[in-house]
Amino acid sequence: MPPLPTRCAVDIGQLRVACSSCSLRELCLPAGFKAREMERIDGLVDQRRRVRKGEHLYRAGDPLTALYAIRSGFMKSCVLHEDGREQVAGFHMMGDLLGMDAIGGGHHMSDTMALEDSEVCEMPFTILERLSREFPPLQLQLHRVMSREIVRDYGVMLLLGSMKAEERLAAFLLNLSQRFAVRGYSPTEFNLRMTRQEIGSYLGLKLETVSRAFSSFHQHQLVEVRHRHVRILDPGGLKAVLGPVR
Amino acid sequence: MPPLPTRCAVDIGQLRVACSSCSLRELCLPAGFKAREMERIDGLVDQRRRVRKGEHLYRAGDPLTALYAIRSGFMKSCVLHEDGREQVAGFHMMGDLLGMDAIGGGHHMSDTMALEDSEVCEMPFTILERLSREFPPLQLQLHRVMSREIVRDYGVMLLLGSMKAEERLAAFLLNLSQRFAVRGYSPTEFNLRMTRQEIGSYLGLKLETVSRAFSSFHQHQLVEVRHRHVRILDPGGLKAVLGPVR
DNA sequence: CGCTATCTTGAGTAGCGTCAAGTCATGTGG
DNA sequence: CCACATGACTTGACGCTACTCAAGATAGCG
Repeated sequence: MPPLPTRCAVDIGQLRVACSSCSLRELCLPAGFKAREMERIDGLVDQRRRVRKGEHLYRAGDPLTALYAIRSGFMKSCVLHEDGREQVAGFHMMGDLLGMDAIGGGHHMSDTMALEDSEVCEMPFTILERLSREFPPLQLQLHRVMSREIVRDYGVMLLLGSMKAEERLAAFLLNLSQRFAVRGYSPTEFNLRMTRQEIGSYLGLKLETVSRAFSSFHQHQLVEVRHRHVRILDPGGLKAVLGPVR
Repeated sequence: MPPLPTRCAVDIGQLRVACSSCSLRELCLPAGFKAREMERIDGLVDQRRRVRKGEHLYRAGDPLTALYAIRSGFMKSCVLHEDGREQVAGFHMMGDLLGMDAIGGGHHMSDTMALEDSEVCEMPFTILERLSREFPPLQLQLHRVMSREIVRDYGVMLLLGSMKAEERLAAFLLNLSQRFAVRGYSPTEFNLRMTRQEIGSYLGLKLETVSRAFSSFHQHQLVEVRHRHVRILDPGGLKAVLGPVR
């Protein structure tokens, strides 16, 4: 996805980028920091890293070195079963924090791959730990982000465990829509960065079922879909698919 | 479940209990603490709290006050959909840490209920935050526990998204078995604390399907099931249900 | 000892998966 | 710039898994 316009001029060529002047600051670090604290936090982002479409940010088994904040682009995380079965565990866009699955055992437990050319801020975990001890607001923020990831996972479990195919896809579209809206993009019109196969994997469905659900929404005038371009025509109707009004 | 024998004598009548002399220490606080540090950590557990079977430890919407470590007993967590749909998000036993879903928004996002009379250690979150700043090993431990919860959730997503009914039940039984083993109980013979309905809710299945899967395992001599008593006869066979040998 | 919640089992069905054929985009090389 | 190849997507027909509905058995609790 195209980067949001930056508020302050940022030297794009430089690897080190100041968090204090980052347009994503409010997504990454919404807690209240004083100016002096912000200066220290600027030192947290070691470097930026480009990940081209199809490349991995990290793979399951890689040792934990850093957490990553997405600056631009779009990614997916996959968990793998021993027998080769793979499932998409999440889709990530700018402002999302990645890599927290590795803190527990020191190694990543999932693969994360760019679905389009992306850029991430690399935050060495040891520095993050130290800074979060020195700045309680940063500590709180880290805890919040991890906690929200847990809550997000609960939502996915609910989706996978108790929804029918069309309900799952409606929930997925509404979630995407809401996340785009928060980031200043249109909540009703966007391009999907993932294949039907990947959507299906995330939703616990086969790609044909995803395709049929899209067609059904199209027929009922809820969305306009042409391949990866989606326009939500009737957000209320989509919500009604989720929870039939009662 | 019956509490493990305590290594050091503990005044059961007292509300305050020293972590340093707790038999669950290795589950709760496996990081290396010095004796002087342990003393401070003892002050972390504000009080113990009894939760009788059927009572809630907390409900969705309750403000975050503390995290909880299970000392004895057995619990379930449920997430609720707006429309009333409910799903079991996890089963918890002694040594498990609960309540991390509330850190993100300051309020619990799930219900947690005792499935048998239980006892938990209450750790006020503000104290936990402060101590974890002072003791890096405690900070690391908190991060680890949260990260493991995220990884656990990934496992559940994989289960719900890509396994058939019998595979799900086999994975469930093997997971229970392993957790009992870690705690010093028999990995092959135990009593289920939850109903078929609750197992089904956790696994994304109806209770009848769970019952049929149990019967099928029984027929194939994999387990012996009589209501809530389970004996695993052929652990290898159960694993084979999961991932047909290849 | 009887009531109620829980569990098992059966029969029929709906929803999703599987397999297959065909259309449509994207991108690559001539 | 076009032709072709490849991957992505749609749609149909059919089958199987798990759900629904129902009846009966069993255990736990007062």
